Amino acid sequence: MPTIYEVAAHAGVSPATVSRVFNGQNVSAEKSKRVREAAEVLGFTPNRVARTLRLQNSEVIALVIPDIENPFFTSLARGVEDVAQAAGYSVVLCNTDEDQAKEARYLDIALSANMAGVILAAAGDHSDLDALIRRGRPIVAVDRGPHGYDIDAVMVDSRAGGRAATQELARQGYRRIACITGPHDVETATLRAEGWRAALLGLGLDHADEHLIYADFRIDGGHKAMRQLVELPEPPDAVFVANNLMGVGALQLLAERGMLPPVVGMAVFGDLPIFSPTPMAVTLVSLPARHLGVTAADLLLKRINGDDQPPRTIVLRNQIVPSA
Amino acid sequence: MPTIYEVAAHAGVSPATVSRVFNGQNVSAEKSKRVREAAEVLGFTPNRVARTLRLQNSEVIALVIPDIENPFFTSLARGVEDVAQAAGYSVVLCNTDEDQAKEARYLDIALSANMAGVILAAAGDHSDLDALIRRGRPIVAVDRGPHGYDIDAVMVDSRAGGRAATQELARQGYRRIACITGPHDVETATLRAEGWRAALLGLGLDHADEHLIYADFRIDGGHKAMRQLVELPEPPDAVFVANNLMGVGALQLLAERGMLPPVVGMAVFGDLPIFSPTPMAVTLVSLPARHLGVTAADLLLKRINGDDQPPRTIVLRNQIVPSA
DNA sequence: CTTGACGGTGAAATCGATTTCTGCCATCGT
DNA sequence: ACGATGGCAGAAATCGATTTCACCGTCAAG
Repeated sequence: MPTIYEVAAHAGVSPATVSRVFNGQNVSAEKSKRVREAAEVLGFTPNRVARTLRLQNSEVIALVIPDIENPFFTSLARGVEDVAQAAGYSVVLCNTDEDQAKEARYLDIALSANMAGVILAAAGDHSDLDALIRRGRPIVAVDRGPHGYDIDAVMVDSRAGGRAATQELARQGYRRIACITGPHDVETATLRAEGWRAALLGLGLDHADEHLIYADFRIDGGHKAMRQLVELPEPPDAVFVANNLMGVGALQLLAERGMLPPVVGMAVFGDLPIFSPTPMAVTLVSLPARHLGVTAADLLLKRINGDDQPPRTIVLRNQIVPSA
Repeated sequence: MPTIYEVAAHAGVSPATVSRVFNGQNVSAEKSKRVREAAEVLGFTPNRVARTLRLQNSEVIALVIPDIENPFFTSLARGVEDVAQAAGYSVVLCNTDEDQAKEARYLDIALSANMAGVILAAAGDHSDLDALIRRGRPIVAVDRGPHGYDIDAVMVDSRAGGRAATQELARQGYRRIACITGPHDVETATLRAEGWRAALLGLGLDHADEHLIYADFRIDGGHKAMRQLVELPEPPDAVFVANNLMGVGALQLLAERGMLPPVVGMAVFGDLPIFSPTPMAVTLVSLPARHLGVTAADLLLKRINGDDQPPRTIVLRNQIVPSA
């Protein structure tokens, strides 16, 4: 753990000169060479902590996501990472587990660790970004909206996707279409459910109150919700599921009951992390997860580099893939 | 971004006293109260960077994994995270993409950012841990061995798993059993292949050289390798696949060719991230991914807290799940 | 009554890098 | 030949927290 002072002493120059060598300032060729040699000999690596303290800024960006076990978010993370790496930034991944308290802790860390910026898929509807914003740290919301803050965002059109998926189920002939969505306080959950409701309305179809279930965006939640639905006195003949993991859960239950699609119709928002030997009769709203990450990272890096335009919201296309 | 100095001024005490209030030293009740109030009013959060610089130590641990899109590693990450969180530590997840250069960069960051410790699933067989070790930073190897360093490790028995899986295939009546494993320079890949070879030897079965394929531990690699195998003049009648993602790829290819298990026998090391309506005829070596993470984190935290015993290697059970 | 210990406090040093500020020297233009 | 300009380099300030050191007062032990 040699410091800049030891390198300086070894090279017979001042610490300032060592710093200049590594930061591309004007240094005579000869001293520069001596410094580089000394650094080589001692195995010098500049201390990032000291550097960050002085510069009030680091080359690290935080990616805050609600569920690291969801392939959607890991794909997204890959997108962020690839862009960040290429620009010389490191990514630290923070998993909030859909818990606003954990999220707040990580945001706090990002701030007090002087990270360069944050890409946030919010765990709920009242993230507190004031401190970060006051500090001038750029933030990009991804997948889920910024909820009351006027900041950059990269999303897919949840409402339109929900509507299209539901319409597709209707086109396939299903009439009693239920909906399993995520937590009340998660924007994408409510929007997708809204899209579903809007589609039903537009088609002149009705829905019973108990055909809309708020679950937790996890496999188990989808499983339980689907059980509730099939055990209703008047069960639905199809279901729109608002994310990939709950889709898996719902399919598991249907498999147990021998009611796999197309016996019960199903449309899922997101891509199923599923391998099935025969193509499944499930309609998908396919999401550009990786691209979402790439776009968010691009936006963030632009901001970090001083881009000063008014905040943008970028909406990426999602693509309906009807079941065979 | 109020500092400790501003809090001190606001409370009419010295910065030293403010620090002592927040670090549980002796401070009179009255000043303590004034400081807390001032901190509250100003919205003071101690600057982690400054703190870390001074303490030469932070409450962050690095988790370095080769593939964030592999559910095995995300489960492992969850295990690490849960333990770390509970102990007041934060986890930063670093994805090396099986690339030793990226890995080196992240290890360097962990060191120069004064992180408390590292949990490493190595990307290859020559990770350079010298600098971290010199600095006294604890490191725990997980899933893959430490390769030449005498440090703590948490693993499953790859060789035994490979042997058991292969034996199970033989028990099911397959005779020409091939093997798809990972990169040459990844320990788990070579050990699993060794287990496979040992099983064949023990059974008096032989294998052609072209029945052992080194792929890349990814879906696509498994797909290509399986294609190579089925297109051989004398294709195998079963295959042992050394990780979960390649298992998916191999299954995809077999599905395309209408040769799904049990037409071709298959055993996979790891749990398949797969949902299949009817139970698949695939033998699994089930891995305690999350538990691996929990154990590694426990070990690391013990070291961080000064545990000074000689390094341990913990081998967790893996469980053979024969196909139906 | 003296000595010592101890609780409470502030001034100042410290962690390791960057960056002003300053001064030196050489080169250039007139 | 002389002031101006600019490259080069070191001393010292700075980022914001923690901690040593020194000092004061109080209280208990001798």
